[in-house]
Amino acid sequence: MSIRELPVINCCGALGAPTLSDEEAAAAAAVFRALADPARVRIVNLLASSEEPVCVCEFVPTLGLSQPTVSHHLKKLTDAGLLEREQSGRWAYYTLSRDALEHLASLVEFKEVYA
Amino acid sequence: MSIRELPVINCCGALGAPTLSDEEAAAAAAVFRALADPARVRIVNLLASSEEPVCVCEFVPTLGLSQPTVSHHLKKLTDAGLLEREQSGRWAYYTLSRDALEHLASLVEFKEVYA
DNA sequence: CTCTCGTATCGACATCGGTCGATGTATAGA
DNA sequence: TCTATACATCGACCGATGTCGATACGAGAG
Repeated sequence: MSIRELPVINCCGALGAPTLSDEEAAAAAAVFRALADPARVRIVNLLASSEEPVCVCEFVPTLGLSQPTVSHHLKKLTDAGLLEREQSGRWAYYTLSRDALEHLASLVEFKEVYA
Repeated sequence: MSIRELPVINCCGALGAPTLSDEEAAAAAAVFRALADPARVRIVNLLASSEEPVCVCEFVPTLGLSQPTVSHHLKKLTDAGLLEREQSGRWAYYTLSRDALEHLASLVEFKEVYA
């Protein structure tokens, strides 16, 4: 199950949040796991701060990690559906997946109903 | 740094999101890591679905995990500041930390500014 | 006080995950 | 075609983590 298939819970007061199935819980955990590393949080933050796609060669010096390690993190985020990859010549550019982020926000937001 | 100390980014259009410091990125990653397991996602979901504190003895059969494993997950969530523990006699009850969840939601929501 | 019950902690095990150097791959340029 | 460059993948190392059985702890009951 991809992050985009996770149910958006439109909270309706009395109805409340239905109990997540095992699959839904696993899918949600996978998304959180993708963000469970400081380097990946910084990557997402950098992409959110940039209007344009960001090159891998820009992440390497900024994050202070080796190029293979940066590729590793970018792959994790991409596999989780949070990033999109675009190749241009010798360079690879990454952007945030708007859909995935909106879904993530809606996932967390449902808990607010009980606030 | 605790989740409650993470900056809430009130998005102001042109200002945009400032780049997170290393500490802030690590703190955010710690929160996501706490939710990076299906069992813990289910715990949070069950607590969100319950109006009242939930006993450990109720999680054990529901999650289908051993009692030590359930305690382990509850401790992770509590250490991350997402849960609050309350002892009543021989039983331990857990509730969601409203503050932590609101902060988590605001953390994720800031990315929406660029939507 | 003793015994029982609910939880937390401990110890051990297997697996996962971050990291880097080395290597593979593909593209651009000469 | 040959070389250089940008990136991905591989292999290895090691610390972190999920899991459970055994055990320790603490509170209530008798």
